Amino acid sequence: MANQRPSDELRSFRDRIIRLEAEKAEIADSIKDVYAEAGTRGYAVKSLRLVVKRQMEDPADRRAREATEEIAELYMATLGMLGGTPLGEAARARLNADPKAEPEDNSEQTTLAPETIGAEQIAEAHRRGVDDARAGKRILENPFIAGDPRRASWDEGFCEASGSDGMEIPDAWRRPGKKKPDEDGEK
Amino acid sequence: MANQRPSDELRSFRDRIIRLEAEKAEIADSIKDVYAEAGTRGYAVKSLRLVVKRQMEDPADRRAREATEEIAELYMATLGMLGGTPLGEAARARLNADPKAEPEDNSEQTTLAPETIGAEQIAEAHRRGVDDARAGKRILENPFIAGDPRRASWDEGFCEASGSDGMEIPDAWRRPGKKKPDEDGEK
Amino acid sequence: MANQRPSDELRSFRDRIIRLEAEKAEIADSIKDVYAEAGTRGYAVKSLRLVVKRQMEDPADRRAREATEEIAELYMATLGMLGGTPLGEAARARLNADPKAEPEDNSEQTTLAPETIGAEQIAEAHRRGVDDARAGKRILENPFIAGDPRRASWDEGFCEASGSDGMEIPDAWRRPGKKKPDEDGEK
Amino acid sequence: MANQRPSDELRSFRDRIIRLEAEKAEIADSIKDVYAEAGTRGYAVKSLRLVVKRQMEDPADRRAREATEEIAELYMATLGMLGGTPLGEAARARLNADPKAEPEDNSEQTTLAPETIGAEQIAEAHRRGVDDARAGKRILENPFIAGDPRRASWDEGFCEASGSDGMEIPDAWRRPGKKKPDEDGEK
DNA sequence: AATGCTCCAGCTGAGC
DNA sequence: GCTCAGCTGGAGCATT
Repeated sequence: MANQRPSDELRSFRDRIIRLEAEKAEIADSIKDVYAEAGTRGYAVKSLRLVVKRQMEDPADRRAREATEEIAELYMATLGMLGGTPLGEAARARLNADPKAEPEDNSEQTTLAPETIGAEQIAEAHRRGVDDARAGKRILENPFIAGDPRRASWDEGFCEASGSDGMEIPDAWRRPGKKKPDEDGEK
Repeated sequence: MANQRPSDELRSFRDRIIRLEAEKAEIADSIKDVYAEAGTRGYAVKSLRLVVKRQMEDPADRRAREATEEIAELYMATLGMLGGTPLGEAARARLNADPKAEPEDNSEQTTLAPETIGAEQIAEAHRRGVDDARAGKRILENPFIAGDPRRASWDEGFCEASGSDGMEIPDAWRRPGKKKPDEDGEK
Repeated sequence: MANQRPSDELRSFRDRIIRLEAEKAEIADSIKDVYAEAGTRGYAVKSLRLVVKRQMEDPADRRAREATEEIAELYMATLGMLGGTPLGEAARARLNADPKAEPEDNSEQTTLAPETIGAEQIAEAHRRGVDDARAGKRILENPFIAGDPRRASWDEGFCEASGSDGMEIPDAWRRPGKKKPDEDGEK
Repeated sequence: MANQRPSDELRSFRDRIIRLEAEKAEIADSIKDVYAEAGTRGYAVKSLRLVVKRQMEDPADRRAREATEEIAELYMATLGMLGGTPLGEAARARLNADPKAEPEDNSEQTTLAPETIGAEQIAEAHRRGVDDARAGKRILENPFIAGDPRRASWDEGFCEASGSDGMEIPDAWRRPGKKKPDEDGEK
């Protein structure tokens, strides 16, 4: 490994790399085989890929990704793009983080027989979200339970109103601070 | 455009492409500028990118993506990877789609003062999810409301039990059928 | 490996893949290390990457790549983009393949003292290339030797004339036929 | 453009970007169409892509790419990977740049009837390249003309010998110095 | 500011 | 013929 003639050293570099590349390609093939086998057994391969990706991401990456997605949810809520999916709990927490935290009280959640919920009820929930936001309520006080289609609509109304209040961007909308790169651990 | 000498035709192809590439690069620059401006104004650029991507995807793509994500959620629930996030409503609906649909009844949802929920309560919710699944209950009957940390734990228990029941892969786990290619309309 | 509960099978797939991905990442790191070491020793890393790529490509890929590059050379010659680099031998051979092959005779190659070659000589070589092409000479009969700047210029002239002759695309310009997929050898 | 409500500003950013993305996609389609048309007319699309890429690269990129390729050629020559393609003129010049430049003299180039060149002649040329390098000749003094298969073999021999001479990496093998960033001038 | 890595999207080639 | 997965190239992002 020490001093040697350049041509030999160069050849050595080339051959070491090619050897390693061959090993890498073999493993990549194995991975492909496993996915193919899972597909044959009836599993949803794309979903499995997603599961693998989630399991492999380290905590810092996970937090960063989640923050990005939560903020995107807030943006989409504000723009009326929720499409029936209410805000996730994490996004709620983010939006709620701004003011001084108060104990939450969802006690007065409204329930309605599912069959009576139509477009009008959805629109009404939206208006109520706007009003509640203006009245100083908090996002956690959404009166509609999970599974109720009005829940997302109220969220949209609430977020629209929140984004229209002042001239300033809400803190919850801002780019999250940088994560520490830190941890290293080579063998 | 008609018959011409090959060398002229070739030059024409080259120059048309280069012209178009220049226009494309200019627009790509503009896009980058807009993102940069949004960043300067305090918006979370990555989240904004996500919003744009969602808004641009056509309905078929959206459905395919959502199906992939829902199934991945089921997989993760089964494997205990939920990490505190309960199943989304769409994933619940998917898992529930298998058996004959029955009217849901969440009436007996349990509420507990937040401060009394510790690790033991979480574990208990998990066990209860397992039991409820074995007892033939349905995923929609999760007794814990949105925002309750036990909700995700019950989901995990339920899904674990569901995936352990038989020798066969649940239908909800299978690769979703092909989407219609449909709409086309170029000049 | 045989029948097992779906949740266990799913977990097994996930874990096998993650294991393999970890091995792959380790090897990828090793490769990166080798390149870094070569860089430290003074080698040109990008060039080394190119060498590795060439060494790893299988014969069919190599032939396909070379064909693509040769045709691109002919196109560039025709469009006056050679930039001082004369056609490679392989590109010459391709262009020459069309007519009935005749024994070549480069005997009358012209040599000129380097210092007397200026812009005018280059332009003259170009004109001579055009004339020679029209006179039915062949690309192999380029009168200027390797290293002579007029060699590329004559090539350009020749190719321009060749591409202007008729209404039809020369055979040498056409997409090469498909390669056989052939050889396979899995474990 | 000035102060406005955050929700409107956000919507504006989103919509501006989507508008621009749509334009970009349209142009990308046009480009694809042009390539497809060229393919239909009989041109080699991949080669055409290469021509476009070359035409679009700015001078600094071009120089960097050529330097990388030239050094890779030297490496490949040293490792016996030339595969019948002799060194290009630029690579020769690079290898020759080290010592004090002397006027070149190719006067004694050897010509041999093509039919008499077999494996033995090739091997002999290789040996001769080794000897010539050791004798202090220069790469420009390759006695075989372009088109002669022995030319590449002599180059390989010469480079092998050059890389085996000492303990030090030849200057021509080293990473080229940084390019000037230079030219900028966007509106 | 420049470089290198990582990710993603778009293109290419195979397969039903 | 169309879809689909693999892959290459480019773009963003973090780093020095």
